[in-house]
Amino acid sequence: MKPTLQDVADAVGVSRSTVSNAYSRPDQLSAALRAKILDAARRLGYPGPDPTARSLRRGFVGAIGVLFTSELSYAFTDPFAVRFLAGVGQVAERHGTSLLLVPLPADRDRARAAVDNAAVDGFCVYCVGDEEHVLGAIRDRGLPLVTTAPRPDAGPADRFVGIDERAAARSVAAHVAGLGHRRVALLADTVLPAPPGPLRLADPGDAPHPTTRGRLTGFADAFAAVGVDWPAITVLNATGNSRAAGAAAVAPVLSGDDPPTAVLACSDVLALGVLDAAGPRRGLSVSGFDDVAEAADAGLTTVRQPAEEKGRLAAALLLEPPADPADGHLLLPTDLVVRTSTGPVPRS
Amino acid sequence: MKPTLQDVADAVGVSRSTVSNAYSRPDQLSAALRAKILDAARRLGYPGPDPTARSLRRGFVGAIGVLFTSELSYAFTDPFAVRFLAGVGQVAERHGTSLLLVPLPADRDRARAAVDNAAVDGFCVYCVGDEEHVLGAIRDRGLPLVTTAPRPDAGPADRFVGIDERAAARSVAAHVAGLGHRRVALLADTVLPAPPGPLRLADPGDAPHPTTRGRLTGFADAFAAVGVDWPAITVLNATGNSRAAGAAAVAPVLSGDDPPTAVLACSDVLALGVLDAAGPRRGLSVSGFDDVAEAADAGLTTVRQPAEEKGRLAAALLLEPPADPADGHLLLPTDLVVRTSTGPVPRS
DNA sequence: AGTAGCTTCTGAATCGATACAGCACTGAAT
DNA sequence: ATTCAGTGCTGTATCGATTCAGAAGCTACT
Repeated sequence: MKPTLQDVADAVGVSRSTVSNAYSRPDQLSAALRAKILDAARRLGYPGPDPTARSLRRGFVGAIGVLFTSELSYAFTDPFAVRFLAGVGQVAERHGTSLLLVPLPADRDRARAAVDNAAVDGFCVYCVGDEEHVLGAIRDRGLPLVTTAPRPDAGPADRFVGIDERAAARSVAAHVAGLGHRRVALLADTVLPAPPGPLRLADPGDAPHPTTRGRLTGFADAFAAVGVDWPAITVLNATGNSRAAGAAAVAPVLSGDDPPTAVLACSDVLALGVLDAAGPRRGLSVSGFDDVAEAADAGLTTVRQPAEEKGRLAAALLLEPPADPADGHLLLPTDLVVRTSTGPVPRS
Repeated sequence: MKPTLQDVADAVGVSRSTVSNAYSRPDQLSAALRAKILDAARRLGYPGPDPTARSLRRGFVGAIGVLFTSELSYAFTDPFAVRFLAGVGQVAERHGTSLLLVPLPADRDRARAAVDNAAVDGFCVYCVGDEEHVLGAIRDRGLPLVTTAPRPDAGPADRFVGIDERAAARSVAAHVAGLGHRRVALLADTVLPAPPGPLRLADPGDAPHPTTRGRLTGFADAFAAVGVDWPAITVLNATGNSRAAGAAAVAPVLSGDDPPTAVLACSDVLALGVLDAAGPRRGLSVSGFDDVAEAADAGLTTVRQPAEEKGRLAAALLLEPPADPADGHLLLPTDLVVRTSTGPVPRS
């Protein structure tokens, strides 16, 4: 077996506490003794205090959990998520804190178990939808929590960093409406659990996922302002946040008669999928959301939100909690980025 | 304070062990009693067994460490690393294992401390260079270890999954040499700790980082075969693995007289940087390494290696250790992918 | 009735460290 | 000579669970 603190203590002939101090509180013992202890430890092959035992005793772990409420590989598939994670990592690095990426099983009970078993001091949840049960599990554990969206069920201790989804969405939609588009489709990932393609949604406020709800509502606002009411707008459901899913969702309406002249997507990745599906057909205006790297290359009109900064702030909110809880809610600025994927309505 | 197992036990009037069993070994007690216990736990707000305490007692954690031997954000900046990580995540997900991303400080002592403090059952090290001290720290802890390259100092328990770097490099270089290029430059990240630009390296085998060494040697092999000896080859040093670093490293020789007709980079990201720097100037052949997504768009000739598969296998090697240690060394296939970035030598 | 065989539950030991009060000793101030 | 403050180290309690041998209770069979 690996030697423990006790073994080192015995070898040197001091108490366990003294060996512990040699590692964690060098000022508590003479340099000579400390050297002697460290030396004996090396000789015995003692690898230093066991992290688990230390955490138990100390009451904290030195790691924060990062949750993506969909399969873990989503985190690495979506460029926006990757940059968010990079931001979180930067701040964690500064604090000597590790990041625990917890894969969440789809099954709710198992997802809860995964959260319950995570040895962390707090959670940073990258919200992509319906994660109440996960947030509940975190709150039950009494751990601090940062989400990337304001939540209807936010607890008093919850902190968040996000954008004004509705206003941001309104800004692109107003741009598209301003170009004259009146026959439009909105595209989002899992508006409802339904197959890809058009979907009937009585009201944008009925979308269950807060982010999607906010964006759809913002889109609706802008079109309502130019006289296009909700029922006249097509809602497209994508089954996943990927180019392929975006393409699949939009395909049926593109090939139908009376296709929309503009598609507003709730993410760049979906929007790129629309461009893929539309192919060389010009005249279709497409907008995205987030402004990921690929958007610029594709000339995609979109709404920029600061990805890394969002991650940095989320981590900071967790690791350097604001004295005043009121400062725990951060709203980030967004910018409308107009590129070539949107243009005037083509004359029939 | 949060209630503990004991509190729940007291509330129900059973022993601590029984409550523990209710959570971890449902078959050890009657369904009725279990329900009663879980119910009381809910009422008291007991969040379930403490992960840290559980790990301590059980002797394992349920998480594996993933190390990138450079700043953590590197992991999210390099597309190849991201895909590798995604692969690791897939397998971890299957095993209900979490991923601990440990930021490694540049300072060696602090890096060692970071490794020592990580509560994990094993490490998966994404090698990008000079990480002996980190590997040493892991071995001292007696934890299983998977690297992405065979290491000169590999311990008996070390496992790895990688490619034949030298042969792979030889394949692109042979392609470039076959096109007639004789005045060539090789580009790698941190060949030596030196400023960006040309570098004197007596022999490709002198490069300290195993991966770089393997690739440079392979490049050299192919050119030696057509009569171009090592001293005639320019080695370019990049200070980082990024487009910008690649561009900066190549700039001086492009603007010099007698520029190379081909640049062979040790990563796609660097190669893309070379294309950036070369701008519209045609005639310069450029090759990369890895075949990341952007390579295809840029028409970059490169060597493909299976990124996600590498990650999956690395995780599998850690989580499902092969019975025979000899099976712990995996060599993956590579493919030469010829695109438009390489072509014949332009006539003066 | 006695005992064998189950199932269900208990108690004590254990995992490997940290925190804290307190003890012994030293040197300086009174 | 006596008190006082300051070092440097020790001993014990504690963190919150899991494990395992074995007790208790119950059925069933001879």
